[in-house]
Amino acid sequence: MPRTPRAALRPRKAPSQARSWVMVDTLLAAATRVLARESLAGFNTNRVAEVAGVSVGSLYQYFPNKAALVVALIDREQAKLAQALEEVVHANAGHSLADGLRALACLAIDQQYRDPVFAAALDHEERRLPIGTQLRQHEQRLGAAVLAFLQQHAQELPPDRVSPVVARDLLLIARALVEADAQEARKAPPDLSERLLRALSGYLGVGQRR
Amino acid sequence: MPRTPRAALRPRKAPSQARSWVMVDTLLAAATRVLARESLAGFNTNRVAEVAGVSVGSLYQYFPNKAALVVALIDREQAKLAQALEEVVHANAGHSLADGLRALACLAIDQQYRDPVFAAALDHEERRLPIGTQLRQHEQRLGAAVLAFLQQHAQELPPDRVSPVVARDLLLIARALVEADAQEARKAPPDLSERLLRALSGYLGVGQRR
Amino acid sequence: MPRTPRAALRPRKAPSQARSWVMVDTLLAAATRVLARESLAGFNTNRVAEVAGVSVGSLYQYFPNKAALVVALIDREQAKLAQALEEVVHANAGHSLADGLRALACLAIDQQYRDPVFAAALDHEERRLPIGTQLRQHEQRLGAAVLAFLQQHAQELPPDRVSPVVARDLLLIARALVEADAQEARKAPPDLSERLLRALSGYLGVGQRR
Amino acid sequence: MPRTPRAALRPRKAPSQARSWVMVDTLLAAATRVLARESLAGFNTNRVAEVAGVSVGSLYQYFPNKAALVVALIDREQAKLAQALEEVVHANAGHSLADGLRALACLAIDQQYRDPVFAAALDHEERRLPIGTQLRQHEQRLGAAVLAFLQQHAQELPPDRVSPVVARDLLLIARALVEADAQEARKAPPDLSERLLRALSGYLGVGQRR
DNA sequence: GATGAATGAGAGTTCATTCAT
DNA sequence: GATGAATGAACTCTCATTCAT
Repeated sequence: MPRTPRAALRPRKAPSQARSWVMVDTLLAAATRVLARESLAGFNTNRVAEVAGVSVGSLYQYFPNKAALVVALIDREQAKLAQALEEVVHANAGHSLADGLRALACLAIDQQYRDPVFAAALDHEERRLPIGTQLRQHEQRLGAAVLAFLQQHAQELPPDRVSPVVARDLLLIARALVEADAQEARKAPPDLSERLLRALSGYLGVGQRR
Repeated sequence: MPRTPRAALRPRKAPSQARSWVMVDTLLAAATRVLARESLAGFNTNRVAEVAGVSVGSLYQYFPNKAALVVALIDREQAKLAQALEEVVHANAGHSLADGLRALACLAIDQQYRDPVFAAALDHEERRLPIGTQLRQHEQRLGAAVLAFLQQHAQELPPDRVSPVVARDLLLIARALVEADAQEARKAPPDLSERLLRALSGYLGVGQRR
Repeated sequence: MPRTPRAALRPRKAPSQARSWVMVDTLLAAATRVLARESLAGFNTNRVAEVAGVSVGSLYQYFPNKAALVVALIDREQAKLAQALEEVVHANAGHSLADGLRALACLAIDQQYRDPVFAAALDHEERRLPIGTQLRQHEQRLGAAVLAFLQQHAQELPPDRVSPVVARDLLLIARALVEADAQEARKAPPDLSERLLRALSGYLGVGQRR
Repeated sequence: MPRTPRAALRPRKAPSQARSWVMVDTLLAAATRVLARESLAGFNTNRVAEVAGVSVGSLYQYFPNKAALVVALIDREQAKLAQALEEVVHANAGHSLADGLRALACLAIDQQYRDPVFAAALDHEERRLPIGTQLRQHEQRLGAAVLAFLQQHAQELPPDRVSPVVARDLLLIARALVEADAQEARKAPPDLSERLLRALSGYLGVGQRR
């Protein structure tokens, strides 16, 4: 993937017709499968098109280059995650802080273990991409959801633990722990949830002290 | 980098002569420079050999393929880190837990910020590599150093916080937080140290509660 | 542009309805603009159709292939030029040979400098095209106009300077000199007209001898 | 051929070893043959490499891109021409102006008719290339040779006909007339030499007046 | 007739790896 | 052991052309 001008990372056109959305969907699904099966090594535009049962040309009709395809993939995945996160936060509105954290931990684990290879590959690509793209918007959204959660429990938290930076750190921690375990075994070890919870509540200063 | 048989990842030979070690060193130094200056995009065996002032053929005399070179690079870097870590742990033998954690945090930050591009690229490659290589040995060693540190302060910690898994989690958390910040700015933000400390001591259950 | 059978270079049909002529006109105008703005690099059928505000399919309704479009473009441009030339010749019917040559030189210069990129691109394509197409008809017509001019001044000219070959040579010389200058600067150098005149009258044997 | 940075047009390395020169030679010879046989349509790097009996990779070892190959081709051809021109000028040092012009005309004709397709293709490409490359140096050299010729006969010429611009115009005229004829028949028409001479001496103001 | 999504051959270029010298 | 020219599979991307709607 050669250096790509920033502007070129967004999809070529917002497909207005139904058929177009199907195409985009097909391509992203194919890209997902390729990434899941063959990791980044086998991920190339020809292969994606082939798996999608479509010609390369069609791929380039919707994505100006390979990077844009990857961005769209990440974008979509992060949108899904953000939505799930927002729902969890909303669903736990009345519950205790502990329950909320537990729900968040579950979400993080589910998300990563549903397809570890795919999730890991996306994370990698995400890091490689230039900062300042729309991808950061989704991170903002993820952060905002977590921040909303923190604010729900503001009275139970030290005041300096209710901030965007804290929200971001929680997301980073969760991702790091889950991803590392996910790379070692297909099923989450039984203590992962426990450890993740410990890390999150510890950072928030609500851990059980000795 | 096409799929490489696992066995092929180790250096072609343990060079027994002094001259050979010089060669390996030169190559790894060149690889480091290439990675630091041109990131993964410009990292290829021909370029590394060129920068090393050596022929590609020579490179392949010591590394059976590109992956092996990368592995050696990571290996070496982790060895350095492990050594630094062990020294820090040893140097802090008599000090307080808080001081020890602070020292560890500093080490993590220094390590990543000394050359962010290089560090990020290596992390990237490390994750891509097949598991089960000798790289895990160094992770073991890193883990062991942290574990030793935990054991030094066993009485101040909850008993279940003195274990290899905990050590590994601490390393993961540190790396995640520092790496994320390092990708956004060339200098560490002033609060990074604080937040990292909070995450580590929080996970250990020694954070200051409200 | 893959090898195209000679027969395929003429427009698909002589559009008999008014609407069709509008279409052809729109397409040629669009082609002209694309060629002028983006040179040969950006000249492709999809782009032309887009600029024309028409679907590619429609383009192929009127031109069997890209080459035919180019031919039509050149054809039209040469027709314009031929007409202009004929008018100049006619307008200078009573004037002196020197005045006539001056007028011809002006025409050549104007023609090329009005839109250098476009003119150069067309010349380029014209040369690439297989010989023997209807394009030669226009060259005939251009030649005929110049020949008519020569005949008007037959008595002032050496007898062997009144022939189709001479006419063609004059056109070639004019084009070569003007095109070369046009490629170097956006505005004609002040001496171009002078030099061109010298070349033309020199070839005709009516130059001022030392 | 996508837009190429100016600097990238020169050969990748000045091959210092004998083997390298052989390679460059082989490649240029192959390029010449491809251009002569299949014109610009079939001229692509893979084909050139194939005809050279060499892998594409080798081609790119010596030419950073396709454009550089073309430039080298033109460069070489112009160098040959320049040398031939200089020799002709030198050889005619003592002779009359008319004889000198005749010799120059012969040279122009020979040059273009030796391989019309190839010569035409090169001329086309040359025009397309960005100005300001080393190619202009050869044009300078060609111009200088003609200028030297003019200076030899300065006393027989109007004073304003001894200048670089005049030299350039003579070259342009010669090229235009010969190229046009060369495109129409494999053998030069018997009157070409005559017409060319008339054009050149006419421009110089030494034509036989009626 | 018009549309424009889809096609896919083909072009330019890279780079891990080999092997004759 | 060292060299580095040579290799060629693989990859990204373009664009002339078709055809179902």
